[in-house]
Amino acid sequence: MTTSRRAAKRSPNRQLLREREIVNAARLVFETAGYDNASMAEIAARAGIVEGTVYLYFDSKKDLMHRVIAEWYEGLIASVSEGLTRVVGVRARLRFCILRHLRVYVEDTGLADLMIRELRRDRKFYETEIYSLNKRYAAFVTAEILDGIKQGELGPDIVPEIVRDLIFGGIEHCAYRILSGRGGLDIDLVADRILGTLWPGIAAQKEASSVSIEDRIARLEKLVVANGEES
Amino acid sequence: MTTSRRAAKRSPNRQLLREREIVNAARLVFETAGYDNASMAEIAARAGIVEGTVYLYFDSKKDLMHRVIAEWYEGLIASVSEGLTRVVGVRARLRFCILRHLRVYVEDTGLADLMIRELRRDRKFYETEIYSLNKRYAAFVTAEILDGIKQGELGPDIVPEIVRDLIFGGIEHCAYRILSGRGGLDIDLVADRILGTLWPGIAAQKEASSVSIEDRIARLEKLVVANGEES
DNA sequence: AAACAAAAATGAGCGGTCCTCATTTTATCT
DNA sequence: AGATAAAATGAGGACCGCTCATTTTTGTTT
Repeated sequence: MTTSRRAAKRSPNRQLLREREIVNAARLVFETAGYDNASMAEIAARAGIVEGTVYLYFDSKKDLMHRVIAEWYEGLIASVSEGLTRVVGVRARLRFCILRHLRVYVEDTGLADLMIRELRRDRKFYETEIYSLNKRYAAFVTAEILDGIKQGELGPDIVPEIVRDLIFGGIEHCAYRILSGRGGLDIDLVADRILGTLWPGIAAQKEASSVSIEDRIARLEKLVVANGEES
Repeated sequence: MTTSRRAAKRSPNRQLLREREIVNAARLVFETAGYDNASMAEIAARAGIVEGTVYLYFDSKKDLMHRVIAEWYEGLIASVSEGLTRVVGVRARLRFCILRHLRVYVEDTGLADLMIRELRRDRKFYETEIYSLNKRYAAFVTAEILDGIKQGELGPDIVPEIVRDLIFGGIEHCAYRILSGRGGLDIDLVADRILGTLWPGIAAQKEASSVSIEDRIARLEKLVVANGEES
């Protein structure tokens, strides 16, 4: 064995820089063109490299999109987490989550679009990193509901998962207007309406229950009639 | 001008038959493979023709999918319309709509998937025939809500569009479990939970206000006492 | 500085898609 | 049968994501 020359290792952050350039370019292209219309050629060009090079850093176009979304999602989760520290009360915190989520569609339309329309259609979405992030994000709402139940502020019988699905599904449907580019949304108004519709159904009843009140009335009225009304 | 020979016109329903064959083949392939994995070559093969021939009857792959979905959607609308004739009462009719829609995801998983994941991502979805059908379909719910408000069974302040978005969005989110192939759904249970969560928030208060109930009780109790309880 | 090897970048081209269009086949009328 | 319009064909164009043999760049050793 001859003493072979040492490997010519480059500074490691040079690779990271390239990666960054590619991800940035990809985010830009995906955001403006959507997935299908975004071509690897254009992403490469914007990163100042040639198409084949991209594949030294990412396995596939889909892989690249996952990376773009994952980075964005992590920022979003951090933002919500931070924001929630400054809100107290179940109702207010739920409203914060709703409004914050609506804001996503207004401010990050392109990426939200990518998330809904492209990422989630993957049959194996539930095995991806994005799904984990998605669960962490949705957990902000379910945790709030569970807490509300424990505090007695929400009814004991409500099912957190259903409320969560109603909230996120409802928001998403409202947001289709934005995603399709037809006009905007008064997100404060929409947040109020969504919570205004849901809250009375999930908040704990202050009074015993309307049934028992009805019973009390029925009993009393029967008695009164029996005794000869207004004696 | 020589008397030119008449055009050799074929029986018109021959074209319709071909069209039918193509649509049927397309539905089958789209349903099982999804949009991206469905190839025009396979659709043509299943219709017993060659790829180019399909383009004599349909403009594009997307056009063909639109046709498949449109036919299915029309059947669905007819089914809901017919079913509603046999249900009375706002709550029961809303529950019917919810349950029927949940059934779509169980029974027509492939097409529902196509609708959500492929059709709606078209930027020009809102100019398509499918969108009109979508509106007609969703109108079953909004009409019910409007009717409920008019009948006094639902609160006067609720916003029908928000309730509609919560319902359809919520159902859709619940149904992702089915679409992704992970287990099924107890749709009766889910329907009950969705309505159970929403209804208390949108139903009109039976009594004018709890104060008046208290008043009624107070008056009655006073009377009863005055008359000597349990005489 | 020169030799050298590993790492990084290249770009031609492969296999696949939807779709077009000049050509051929089929069906109908005189 | 012969003519002609309608219907069907299938080779190939344009474009895509992706691969890989080749070339260029970079850092280390002598």
